[in-house]
Amino acid sequence: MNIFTLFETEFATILRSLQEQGRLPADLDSGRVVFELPRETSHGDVACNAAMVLAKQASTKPRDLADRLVPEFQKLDGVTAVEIAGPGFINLRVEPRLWTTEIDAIIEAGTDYGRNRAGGGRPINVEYVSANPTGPLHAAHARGAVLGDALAGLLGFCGWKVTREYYINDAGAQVNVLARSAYLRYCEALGREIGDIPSGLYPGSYLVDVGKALAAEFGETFLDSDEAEWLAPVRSFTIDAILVGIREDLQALGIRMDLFSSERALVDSGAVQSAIDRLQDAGHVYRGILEPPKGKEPEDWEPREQLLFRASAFGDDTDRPLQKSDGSWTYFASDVAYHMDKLDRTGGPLINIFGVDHGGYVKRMMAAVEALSGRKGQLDIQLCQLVNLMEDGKPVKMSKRAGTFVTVRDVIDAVGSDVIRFIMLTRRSEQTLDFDYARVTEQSRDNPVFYVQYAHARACSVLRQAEAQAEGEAALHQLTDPAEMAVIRLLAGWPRQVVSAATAHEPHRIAFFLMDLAAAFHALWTAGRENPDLRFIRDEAPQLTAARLRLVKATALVIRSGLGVLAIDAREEM
RNA sequence: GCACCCGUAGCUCAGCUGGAUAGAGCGCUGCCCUCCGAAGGCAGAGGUCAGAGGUUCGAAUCCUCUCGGGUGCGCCA
Repeated sequence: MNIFTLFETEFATILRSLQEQGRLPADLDSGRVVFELPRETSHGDVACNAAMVLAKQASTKPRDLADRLVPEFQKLDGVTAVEIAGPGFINLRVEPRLWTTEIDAIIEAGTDYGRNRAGGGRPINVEYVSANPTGPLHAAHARGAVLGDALAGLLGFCGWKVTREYYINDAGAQVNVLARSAYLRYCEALGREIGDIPSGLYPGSYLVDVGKALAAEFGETFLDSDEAEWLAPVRSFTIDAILVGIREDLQALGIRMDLFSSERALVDSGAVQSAIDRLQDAGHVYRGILEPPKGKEPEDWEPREQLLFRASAFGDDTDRPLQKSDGSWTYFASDVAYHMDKLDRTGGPLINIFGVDHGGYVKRMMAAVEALSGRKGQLDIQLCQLVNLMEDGKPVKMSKRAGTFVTVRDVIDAVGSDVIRFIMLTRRSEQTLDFDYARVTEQSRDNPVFYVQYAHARACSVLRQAEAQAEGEAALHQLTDPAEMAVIRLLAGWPRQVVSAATAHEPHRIAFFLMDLAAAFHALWTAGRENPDLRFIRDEAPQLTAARLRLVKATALVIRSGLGVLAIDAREEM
């Protein structure tokens, strides 16, 4: 049992007994009571806020309540001192063994240390990437891809049954543009002179190969034929070809989706109509005329009656059209249908990873999901900010129009997927991130991926060196140096970090935890350099050596576990 | 005009869902290799948490307003 959860359960018992004795009210809500590491180590091993949180409910003062709790804590096994500090913190000091037994727990659990059942096996759906199938993934997609995948991994580690899903927008006007662009390349492949690619079509050279493949597949069948004849088959062929490339890119990033959902299949199945029906039955749909947007009224604005979703009843700024004026569905309508589909088959919460450019879309999707599910909080949308690609401090030039954008593949080839995965998580998602090729491959403290992997490699190196000594009887209680305790405390905090990162849907916390742990381990390592007493291997003290090697092993395991959650390789040598 | 995001050390950023004297890295100053990996580490200087109100035992964190920066804004996807 983890030291924090240990005290949480002990506290529940204490609370109950005080209530039975009538010394505390029976209806206390102790949900906000936490046991945590004090920031200052001089404040002890574990700090508890119970007295402050419960004081008002017990209609007393924090310090008075603390006085009542202290004797109970003093009775607990392993507690050596209890003091009240500041506004009413209860600070506990414990026997070192409460910490050091954690090392055994880690070694026993291996890389499963920190794995938990918080999700209780319930289903959860994470939709990410979902890039339009009109070209290869470009660098900007990498962040959402990594964020979504790391979050999915984290939730899986916490006992959720995760579905990783990619939504293919293969039904809109843009895939027709794609088909026309590919058709041009098809003609080119059959020897036609096509000249410059007309503006409005996709110029990217990746379509040249698709054109050749089309020529191989269809021969001259569609040459000089009407668009009506070739559009659908060329479109579907081209989308498939591009998706093959996207899957390969994702795989190279270490990402494997459980499900690719097709918008077109959804629309063809009549799902849009049934989604609208459901909203209609619930009274959230009406025919009406929208106000023109304020401030920047389009030249050709005409008020038109449309089928509208009452999004404003669910927190959106305005109601949203479901049908275009020609009667066809809007993109939003099919997205409503898609989310209904996800809700129905997942039955659990949904998470979407969007790029900032879809920021304006968040409120209406939240509104739609609330209306469809009849409850709040079923959808969380994580917006991730832009990535600025840099080369030694200078922005990398990109031109989408000229087709010279940087692809995910380019970046993988340049720095490798582990680096991409880690660096993308070194900012919380709301922060823009500079991704500098030069810096992220540097082998120094500047480069967090290296720094963490180096800590792991270093630990492995020590263990290789001293395999035999590690197996002896270990005197874990002799691990008392502050540098050792710092590492142990961090290790013991890992399970808790996992849970809080998962509930907040913030995988970047895992990356920051790993950087902290690596720093503490590097510091410990170097401490042994300056003070020989602290070296891991001391031939004259085999039990201490074995204990230290177990600490080193536990550190390596937790780093490996953390990197594993992020699907990053823990290298044993650099 | 409206909405969303951001504003924390000279620079780049954390801050565990409201806790104690706000923390890292880079840069700066001064140190540590006879050594299990110096590809590291230690110490020091550096803060009006953009500003002003509010909520309470307690605010960088929650609410309101103001000021800056970014992004988006009828049926496109």
